[in-house]
Amino acid sequence: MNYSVSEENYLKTIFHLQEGSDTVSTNALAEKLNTKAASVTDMMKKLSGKGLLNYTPYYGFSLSNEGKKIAVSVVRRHRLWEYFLASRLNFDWKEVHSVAEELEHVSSKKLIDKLDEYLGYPQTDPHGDPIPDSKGRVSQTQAIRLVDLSLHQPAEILQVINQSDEILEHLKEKQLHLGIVLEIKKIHAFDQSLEIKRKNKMVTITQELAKSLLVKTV
Amino acid sequence: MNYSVSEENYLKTIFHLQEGSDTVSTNALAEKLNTKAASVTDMMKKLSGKGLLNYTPYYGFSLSNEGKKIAVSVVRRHRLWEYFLASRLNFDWKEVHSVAEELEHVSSKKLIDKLDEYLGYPQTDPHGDPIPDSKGRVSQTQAIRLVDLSLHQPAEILQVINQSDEILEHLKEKQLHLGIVLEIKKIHAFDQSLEIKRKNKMVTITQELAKSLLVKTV
DNA sequence: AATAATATTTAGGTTTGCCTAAATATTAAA
DNA sequence: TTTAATATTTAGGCAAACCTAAATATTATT
Repeated sequence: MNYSVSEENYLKTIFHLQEGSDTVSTNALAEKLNTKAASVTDMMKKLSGKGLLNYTPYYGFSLSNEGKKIAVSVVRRHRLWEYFLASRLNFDWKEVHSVAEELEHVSSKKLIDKLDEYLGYPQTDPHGDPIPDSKGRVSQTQAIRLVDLSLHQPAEILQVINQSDEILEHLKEKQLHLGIVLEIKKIHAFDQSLEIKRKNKMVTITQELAKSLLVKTV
Repeated sequence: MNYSVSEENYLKTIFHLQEGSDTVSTNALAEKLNTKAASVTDMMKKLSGKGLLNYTPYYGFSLSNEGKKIAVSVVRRHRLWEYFLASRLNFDWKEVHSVAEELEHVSSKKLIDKLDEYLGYPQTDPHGDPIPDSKGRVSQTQAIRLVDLSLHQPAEILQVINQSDEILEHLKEKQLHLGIVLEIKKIHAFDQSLEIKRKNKMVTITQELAKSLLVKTV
């Protein structure tokens, strides 16, 4: 019923890697967790022994229903703490993640549910990622990638994916935060970079960045 | 610069046991930590190797200055989280401790200082224990034990020592919480039990309980 | 002061989670 | 399809933090 910090981190990471690509490879997981492939294999045996994983040697793995439940609860804790840090303690966008990485392993369910209530049941964390509710339900955003947005269609930034310190710093510099409304004015044929208009100011962003921003038309 | 959960718990517990009795014994520590004497010896070697303890085999140990600094910072985190849980999340008196035991090991200094600010720099936790400030200074209460209070002298409950689920539950039943003003009306010669008046209601408490309550005359 | 009782430490073992190096599977290239 | 490259697993070890049982110190008792 209670899992170690390591186990929780493995489950959470598999959960994130699983989105899209259905099955997760040993090396991909090792890289995300800053560990070695052999260590991953060890843990995979342990977790599948506990029934948290579907695992066949040499063919990636995926979470079982039980495993997914645990992963979602870790994600819930992480995002609620991020929300708390940003909204109550005035933490900067890019600082919340690392502190929440620690807080997420405090396992009291009561703590998290009361925190949720205290915060007013927020829907998304400071990066726009949805916060699972206490039953483990995750609301799916109907957002599209900025790169897929039509020309001249105004849209609001909802979420940042592939978050890293670098991308968050970059967005801060370009003054692109959640809630900002923008539209694509031009896509340069040469390198696919995009000319974006926001509040009558033009900004240029790379194709890569446009793939990491999720927007909703307004 | 960074210490494990175990190390922090050892340092914190030595700090608590040290108050009063200057030096701490292996067995006393083992009992408090729910572990075995041999495990304590192992850890003592490790901590004194790191310069956090004064330790001579077979003669107890005490914290070095550096060790005390770490212990105090753990105590600070613990009590701030307790305050947060009680004041913001409406946790019950006796529930805060165990959750704070986990939260106290989240090590970000920035987190704790911002939490302190957010809470308005509280002076004491929900049990009346003083919260060390960010420089590690601990304000000493000028409280006395209820058992040492003079007859008919009104006093306010400031602090509960030797906290345990049992004592907190007991206090709740007797409706004795922090801030309550009371006075001793009689001490029974037979068993030293005390007749206490609070808000014109009489309560009987044992000598033992009266040793665990700190009060300040009003 | 000698012996018994108690406290502490040492010796040797376990589990968790990690590692490197070697072996084996799978996939890609010639 | 045979070989080369890559991915994964196995084997054997290590450190942290715990354990039991045995050895050694200290303290208390007669």
